[in-house]
Amino acid sequence: MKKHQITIVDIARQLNISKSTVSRALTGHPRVSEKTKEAVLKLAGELDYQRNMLAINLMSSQSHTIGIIVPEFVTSFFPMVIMGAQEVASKAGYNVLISQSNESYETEVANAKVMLDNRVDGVLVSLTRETRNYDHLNVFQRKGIPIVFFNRVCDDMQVPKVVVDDYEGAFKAVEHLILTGRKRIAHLGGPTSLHVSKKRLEGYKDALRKYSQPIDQELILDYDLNLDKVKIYIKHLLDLPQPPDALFTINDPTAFEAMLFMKAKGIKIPEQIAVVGFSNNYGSTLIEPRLTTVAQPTHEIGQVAAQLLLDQINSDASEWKPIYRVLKTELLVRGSS
Amino acid sequence: MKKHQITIVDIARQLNISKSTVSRALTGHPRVSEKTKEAVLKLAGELDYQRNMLAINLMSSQSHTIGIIVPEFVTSFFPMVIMGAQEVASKAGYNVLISQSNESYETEVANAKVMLDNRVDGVLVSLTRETRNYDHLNVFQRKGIPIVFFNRVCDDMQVPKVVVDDYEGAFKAVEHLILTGRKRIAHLGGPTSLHVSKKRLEGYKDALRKYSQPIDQELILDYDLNLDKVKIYIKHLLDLPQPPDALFTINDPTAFEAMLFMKAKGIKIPEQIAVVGFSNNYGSTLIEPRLTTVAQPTHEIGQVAAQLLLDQINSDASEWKPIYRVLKTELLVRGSS
DNA sequence: CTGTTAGCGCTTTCAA
DNA sequence: TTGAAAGCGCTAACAG
Repeated sequence: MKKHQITIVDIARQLNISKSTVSRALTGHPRVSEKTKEAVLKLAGELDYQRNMLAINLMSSQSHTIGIIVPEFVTSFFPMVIMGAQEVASKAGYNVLISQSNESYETEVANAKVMLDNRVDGVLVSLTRETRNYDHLNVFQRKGIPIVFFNRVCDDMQVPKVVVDDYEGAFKAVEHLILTGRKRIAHLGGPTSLHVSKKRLEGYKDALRKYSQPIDQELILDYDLNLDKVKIYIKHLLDLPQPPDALFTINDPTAFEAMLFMKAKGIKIPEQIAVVGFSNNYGSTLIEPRLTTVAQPTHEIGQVAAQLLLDQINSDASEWKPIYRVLKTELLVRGSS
Repeated sequence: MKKHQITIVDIARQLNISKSTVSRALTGHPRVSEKTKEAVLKLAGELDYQRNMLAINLMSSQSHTIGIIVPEFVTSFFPMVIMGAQEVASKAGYNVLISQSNESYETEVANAKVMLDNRVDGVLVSLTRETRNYDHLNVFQRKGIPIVFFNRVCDDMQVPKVVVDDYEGAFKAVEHLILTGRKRIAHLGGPTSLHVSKKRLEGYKDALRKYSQPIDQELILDYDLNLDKVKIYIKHLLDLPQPPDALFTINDPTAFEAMLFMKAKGIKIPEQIAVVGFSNNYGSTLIEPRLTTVAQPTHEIGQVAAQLLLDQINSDASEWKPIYRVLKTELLVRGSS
């Protein structure tokens, strides 16, 4: 299955010059005479020569590839981030190797190994909900391969991170609920291991505090993001002696599930319960009423993260700084609140 | 920025044996004594040796990577397909290089070049809505790199293709509308250049024919899949002297837009107009009423396409056959019809 | 079972 | 401006 390949030697032979000259001509090296350059370029075109990145990669010990490790990419969030990252990366001549861990720690570890094997020049990672151990990521550090976290970041590693202001986003969401007269605001949060869960919970609490509303532990639930379980938690909340009149969820998919369940129960949204989500995922304007949510600048997250990574790739490891970029969120008030 | 790398020579030197022996031990070659093998494996572990795929790739002139070119990946369809493909690929030790053409022909061409530069061992492609010229894909053929099309296939190239039975899916959808008493079924189709558009239109027409309903050209529209334009077409249909009482759209996002517009106009779905989409995208159970749609086995499409590609990669080009795999669709009847 | 040699396609010294 | 030679890290072929 040997593939037919046109190489630099082929061109050199046909033109009866050395391969180094051909290489120089092809790479736009300054010290090549115009005529040889032209001849080379012409023949290369005719022969449909295509440079072999495999060889270049080995030479330079750079794969010209950055890896992206995300927990999933069916809800629109990660695809949007990836788009932003890909834009920046490919503009700089880098490929993007995407792997989804499927929210599985095991898979994340395996994916990391693949990235390592393939000598990615850097990685962008957003952790799974179950990742507690970071050995597989520390390897990158040890090998001098830059990492940038985004969204689901790791507090224990001193590397650049790109997040949105989860605290403020949650704060604004809950404040909005308070200002529209809600008295018992429940929060269905994410796993407490995730940084975003903690921040959003803090924002929730502080908003209540600011307006002197009691923080009722009964109304604060956290769950593992397994959407099938949402209805259980919602049912629990609704069955409370004093059920909530508003719900702030960790993300939009959770809010969708909650709304679907409540609508099936005949509960009026927002009259009986107002709902606010987080992220402005695809679908938030499809559901009825349209979901009020905290929008994240997904595309920008990807761009910024990729740029931060490229900056590290192109600088000495000694100059790497654990830059922490916090992007702004925007509260989108819609029909559900 | 030279990176610190542990290589086979390092291990060989430390153990005072030849590098070929080390290589053999590492790759599980049979003719290596147990003790040397153990020693090598042990030291490799301690040194945290990681094989360099860059070198292996050059050696074997194989990148161990397959490329996937898709028009977009924000609606859930392509991500699901990619997941299926990735599963099969990584099980076989292949990486996946994903690129989205953003429905732009130019970008598709550029992406194809990147894939070529990187010597992908094969490509999975789903065309943009504007691709008419296939030179950039024929290059792969010429270079002996296998291609498999899926979903948006190219009729002009004799290569394997994986599609769903668009004709039958559309037929079933329209038949369902007829059997539930609809008399004027409109069709908002996709660009006529796309194979899927043609097939779905055929299915639509044949269903009408089977039940002796007139085919009213007034009710058949095709558009470029630019969702912003949907409302224009729907308005046009509704303003007809005899407006339709059912709508079959080329895909779900189109149906969503149509429903949103009609609901805003106060039109009752399905009472006044029944709606049926295609693909069972994310969101079809979020919108109200829930969308009746023709489900595609997205995951399976990806798996089958990847497998077909791997089969070609692992066989001589002379044995390649333009296998045409047609997968079954399933009509999901929900509230919108 | 182990070592030696050569080479994948390219770039990069160092000379000429 | 051009050429010759060395080498990136690995594996495969051929000896021993």
